[in-house]
Amino acid sequence: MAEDIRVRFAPSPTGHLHIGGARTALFNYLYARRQNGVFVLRIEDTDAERSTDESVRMILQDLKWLGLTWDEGPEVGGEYGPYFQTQRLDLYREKLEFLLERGHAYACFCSSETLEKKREQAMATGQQPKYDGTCRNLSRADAQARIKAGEAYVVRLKLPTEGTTIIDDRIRGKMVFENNVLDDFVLARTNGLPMYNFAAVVDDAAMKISHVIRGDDHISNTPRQILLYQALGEPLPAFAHVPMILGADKTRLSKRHGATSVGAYADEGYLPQALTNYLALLGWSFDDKTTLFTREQLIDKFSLKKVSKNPAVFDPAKLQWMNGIYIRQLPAEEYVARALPVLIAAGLLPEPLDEAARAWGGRVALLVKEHLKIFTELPAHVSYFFGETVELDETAKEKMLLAKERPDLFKSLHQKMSMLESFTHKGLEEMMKVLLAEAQVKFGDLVHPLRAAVTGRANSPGIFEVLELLGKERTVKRLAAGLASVGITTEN
RNA sequence: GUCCCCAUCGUCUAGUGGCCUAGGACACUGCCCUUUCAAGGCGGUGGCAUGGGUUCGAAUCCCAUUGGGGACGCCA
Repeated sequence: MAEDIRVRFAPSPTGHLHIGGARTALFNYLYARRQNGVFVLRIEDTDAERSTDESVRMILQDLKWLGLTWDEGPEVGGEYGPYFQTQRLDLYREKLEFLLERGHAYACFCSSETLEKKREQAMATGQQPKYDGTCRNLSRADAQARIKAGEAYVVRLKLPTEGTTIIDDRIRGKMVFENNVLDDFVLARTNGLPMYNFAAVVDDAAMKISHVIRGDDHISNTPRQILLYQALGEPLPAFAHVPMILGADKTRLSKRHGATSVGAYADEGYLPQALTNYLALLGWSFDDKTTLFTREQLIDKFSLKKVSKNPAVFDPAKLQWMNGIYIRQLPAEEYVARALPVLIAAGLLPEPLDEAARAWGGRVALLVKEHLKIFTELPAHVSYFFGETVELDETAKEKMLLAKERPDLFKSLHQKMSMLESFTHKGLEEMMKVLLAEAQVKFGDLVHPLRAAVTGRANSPGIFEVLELLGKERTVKRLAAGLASVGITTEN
């Protein structure tokens, strides 16, 4: 590798890991792996009010859940650490001094109230709400004096008033900004803490980030950042702005659109490989055919050139379909390992689990493996396996009615079942075959009412598997109850 | 309001001037398979926002319009 590829994901710990953030992290991760580069995780916690340790914990956990392991960052360290911005304050102070000394930055004493008022006024009158430069031309001496006198101030970057700044984006090509539409933005707050644009640039430079891959909501920050790199005398990284992820109404994805945190999807029983695959396809594609990718394939195929420019609408239905695919691909043991806790949580299986319950629960879960799209729907699929009796739903009641046409057949079925020695798939099937031949009826005529009586619904996995797992006692009891509900009485 | 970005089926997208009477996937839907439901197989509905150019030839290039999104913080 001629060039050292270093990318970073830099979340602010002000909440959980968002779907959009996860996609950005994924693209960075894939790019780093593909290019044999380094994936850095940096926590941008300079907003003292909103940053929380709990958020840091959740974000790290969700990244790990997705398998997006970072090479440098929290917990693993690295030679460019520390990786929390609040632990890098000395660096920002140093750079601030550097800019101040060179006249690239200046102290501003305008109060936030005044600025807020001006901004509102500008917006209202259709003006551009940019800083008006009140303190821009204060002499350094005056400024020093006011600072000494204890006046509160922020530090702003002094931007050129003419000329243009060009972003040469890896995904979008060249974007041109007139410098005069930019304003002297704040580098450091009154309390001395750096602002986003400043800390991000200082760190990206210090951490030798070669490619800044981030959401396109950052495009308008980029010219400011470029000017800042120049003021700092630092080389520019390559920029790649990936399109945003929108909700169904085409506005920025937010809570209004349902679950938007990675953690919520994890809790709902989505598989990390499914979410990863789905997210990869939001704004990126490989060709005109392939939709399913293993992690290795994603790493192998990923390229910034194939990232699209237009925003993508998040489609929960497609994610769900994809999750179903991955569930079906799960090896049986792994599937069972995921299924049992769900059944326990639903109160269907006891905690702790004894060997028998574990084995039986696993077999029950396996029966509906092909039917599941998400693990949270598992309990609903298998609820009739638990408890002694079942209540028939409407569709089941309808099917049950069919039994009235051949009461004798079902009485006979009931009797044979209660006397059946080997209550297994094979034993049951053989017994029924004989019964059907004797009565001269089709299997369908028998199976629908039977299924209804035993499961309480009109559909289920294969009836023999269901009966075998349910066991003779409950099957016979439920069949009798079902028949009784349509007026067919059974002896014994 | 100002600046920036974007524009192919409902959604995700393939497509970089002729291979496109536009391909795939989800969703919807018909049929097959079948003990039901899924799954699977085979079909179907559905799209190049509009108007101008450029060209022998435009989904593909240019311009305008329209539409959508984003940014304009002592948030990130």
